[in-house]
Amino acid sequence: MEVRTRFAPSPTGFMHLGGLRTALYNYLFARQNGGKFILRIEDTDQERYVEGATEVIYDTLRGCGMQWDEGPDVGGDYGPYIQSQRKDLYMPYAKKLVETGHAYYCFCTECELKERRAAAEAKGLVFKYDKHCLGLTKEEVDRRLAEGQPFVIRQNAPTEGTTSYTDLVYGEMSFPNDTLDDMVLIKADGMPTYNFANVIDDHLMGITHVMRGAEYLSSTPKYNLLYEAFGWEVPQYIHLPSVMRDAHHKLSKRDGDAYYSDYVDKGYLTEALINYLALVGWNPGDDREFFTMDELVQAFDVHRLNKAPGIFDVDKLTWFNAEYIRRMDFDAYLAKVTPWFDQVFAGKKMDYHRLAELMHDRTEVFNRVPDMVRFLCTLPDYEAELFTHKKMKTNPDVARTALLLCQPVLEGIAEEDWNETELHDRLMAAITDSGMKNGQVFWPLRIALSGQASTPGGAIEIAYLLGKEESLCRLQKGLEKLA
RNA sequence: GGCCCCGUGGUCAAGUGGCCUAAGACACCGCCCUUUCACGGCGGCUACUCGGGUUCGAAUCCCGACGGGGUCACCA
Repeated sequence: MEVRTRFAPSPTGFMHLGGLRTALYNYLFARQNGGKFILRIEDTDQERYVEGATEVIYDTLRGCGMQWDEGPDVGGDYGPYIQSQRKDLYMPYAKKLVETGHAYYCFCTECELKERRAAAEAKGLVFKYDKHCLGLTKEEVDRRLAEGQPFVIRQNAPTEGTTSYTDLVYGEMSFPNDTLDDMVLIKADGMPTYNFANVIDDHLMGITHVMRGAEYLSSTPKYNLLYEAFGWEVPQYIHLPSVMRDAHHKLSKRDGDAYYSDYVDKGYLTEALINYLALVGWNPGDDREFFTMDELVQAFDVHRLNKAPGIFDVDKLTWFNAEYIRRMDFDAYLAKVTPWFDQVFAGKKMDYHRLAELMHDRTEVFNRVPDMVRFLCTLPDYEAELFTHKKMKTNPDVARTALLLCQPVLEGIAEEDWNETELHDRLMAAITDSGMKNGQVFWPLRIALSGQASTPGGAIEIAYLLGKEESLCRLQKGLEKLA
């Protein structure tokens, strides 16, 4: 039988990282089994409609390299793939369930329910719908329906026995039926609830493997009861451990760490994000860490999925990102880093190409680039103590001597000869003649030129990037600090 | 609180009864390389939640405790 998986996000306008990982696993599983990956939009909550939200889903998935085989925009034999467009399809199924006694009309208002819930909680009890309306006679129900009273349709869950299923990662799951609530299947607005639409659609769309977050583990028995009531085959379940920010919190909107776009905006590469995300909750069983999408398709194995929640470690992601950046073609890197350079150098003269060469393997996340190169634009305020460096054997006196040594050398280089080779050769020659150590000259020079302890590139590269005039000016300022 | 799940270093994790005096990676620390930083190389730190069993033998199996997470909506 052909494997069919699905990703069924609700259009909120953002792609949650946990959701993205769910999509990824669904995609990988479908691909590696030569099956189909289906995209379905779950927008049964009309109050939550967000403009442009489906485009966010499309763009993210495509941007990450996960092309769906069937979905709203690409079509397929099981459409429509947007739940609100399937609206009329659910009611008949619900009515069928009412006929067979697996569901019933309920006229309790939200307000009444709220009161009963509050009363139960006041007594320290868990509120569970008490099947109040199950006792209504057929005539009573018909009368109220005829009167046009608002209603919902509820599942009639058994109160005795247990419901069990096998999850491919969590194994045997068993739940006492008396803990199952009679969930609403059709809402008062006529729309199905997520719970109901999900079951109907998964069946109608021929989904064979349902992969979703572990938060559905305990509502799954209620879905199974529905499948059984219809006489439908229950799909294979593959519940995924959740992705956490730390031991106590899930990734959340509040902290700006939950959405795909948060990371892209910061300058994380999609490939790095996907690669790392794949590894939270799953591992290939060997020491490999770097995977292309195709390699993931090959390596992915449901049986190597973990059960325990995983913490999303931004440090590790950052390391992956830095590695991916280092592996980029130089031209690709240059193109990618240019807008970040622009934030600092807009309208100013700067050799982006050379700067990019220096920054390429020092870039961990693109949004850190501006701060790293800003000193080239404006000399930071710095303390004269910076000139003293034990290992380089420098102190204020040495530094002053070094700068005094460099000054005429730099002055002696013609504007048109201002390049790194010339700078290097002349500086080295002067250092050799002076009998000083390289570090004793280069350290103070670099401090004077940059005003900071660490920089991308050394004194020569910085002098080149700064140009003759600016270099000499900064050198002079250094001498003043040392006076 | 009821129900369900989970529990190896700070984090991701390998491990499915003897190969475990417990791998690898990130982070951290030290050294080397070096005109700084980074890269790279080398080395180090840190873990089987606890208590009972079962067994010749347990990180691995069972029970309990503790800890953590999830779920209990006319949200998805």
